Amino acid sequence: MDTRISLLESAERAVRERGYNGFSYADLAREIGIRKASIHYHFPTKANLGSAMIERYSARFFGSLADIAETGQSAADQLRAYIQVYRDALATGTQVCLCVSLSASRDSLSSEMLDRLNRFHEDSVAWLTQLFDRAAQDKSIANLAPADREANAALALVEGAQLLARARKDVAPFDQALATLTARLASPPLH
Amino acid sequence: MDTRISLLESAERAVRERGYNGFSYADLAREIGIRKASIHYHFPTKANLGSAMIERYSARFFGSLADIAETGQSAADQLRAYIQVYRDALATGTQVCLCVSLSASRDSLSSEMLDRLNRFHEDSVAWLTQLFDRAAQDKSIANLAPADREANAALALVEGAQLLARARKDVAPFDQALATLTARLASPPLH
DNA sequence: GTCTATAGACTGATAGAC
DNA sequence: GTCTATCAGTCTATAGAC
Repeated sequence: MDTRISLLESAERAVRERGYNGFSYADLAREIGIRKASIHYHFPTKANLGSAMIERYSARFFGSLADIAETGQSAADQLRAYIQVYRDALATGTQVCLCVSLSASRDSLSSEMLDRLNRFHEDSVAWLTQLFDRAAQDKSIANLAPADREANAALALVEGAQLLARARKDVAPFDQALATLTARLASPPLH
Repeated sequence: MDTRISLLESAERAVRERGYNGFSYADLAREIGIRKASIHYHFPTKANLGSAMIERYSARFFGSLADIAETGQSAADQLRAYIQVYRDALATGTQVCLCVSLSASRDSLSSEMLDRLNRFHEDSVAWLTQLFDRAAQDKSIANLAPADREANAALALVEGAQLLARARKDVAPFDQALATLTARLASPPLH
């Protein structure tokens, strides 16, 4: 297989489970079956690896959001899909969104990683603001505040809910924390 | 001064700024001006220090909440005070609530620290549930969902908002994320 | 691309003098 | 209670053979 990809996958899981300071080149080497010195061929420094990791994660994440937007569903259905992305990312309560994890260990990040992290949050708020603008038109979400406020609140809510679920190692706290928001969404799809 | 207290204060700030894996005995020793070996006299292991740190933090935190409850203010005013506790904890965007930080590095904690962390979240939800029960009676908060849902959502919101503020090193994202909740609170006090 | 070997710094922790 | 000295282990990173 592609060693570079394996390294990125392994590192991402580690960060999402244990934080940026919670994994080492030795861990990665053990997991994918090469020597730790070999990792430096692919990523000279840990900061290089970290940057590539956020870049890859962001591309995947915002690709999913683009797919959701392209469906042309109601704002309520799109928000449901957005919440599901965060719920899926929890796995069984063992992992959080990469950027939730990195936010907590901010002071250990390189400036390039920080830039990418900030862009992730900016792009998230922008995507959500568009969603809530749409909601103001299609009326599929109840009790609407201004779109930018709703966007910031929704982002904080899903990230905070992931944190609670992570602490318990269980998805239930995530669902409980999101219940007030999902209750405002019109006409849920059949399951 | 009391070395033990100095150590706890120094360690707490470090964890809230850089995460549990982001500080060492060497850091503490440098900061309070003793040798790192001396720290082991007060706290034999890092897990001992960690446990004492959460215990001390929780006592202080829930002491503040008890003070808020005793004022007999409306639910809205009490929630405003609760939010202010989290906002103050941010300092200038450099620190998060100890338990926000610890949740992110869950896998590095001793079982005793995990127990204390879980109790912190349980007690928080319990306190907030009582607050929203009161709100159902005094009608000081608009658009009320069931109290336990509101409690879980409010906790996730303040913790997630801290995370966003921490990433930016700025309190503004915190205020933005909380705006939808504070907008539901009746009759704000004069400033 | 991957390896062995190694550097230099740091980790939490211990023994024993004062 | 705090110190010096030291331990065994870890960390990221580099040099150079294959």
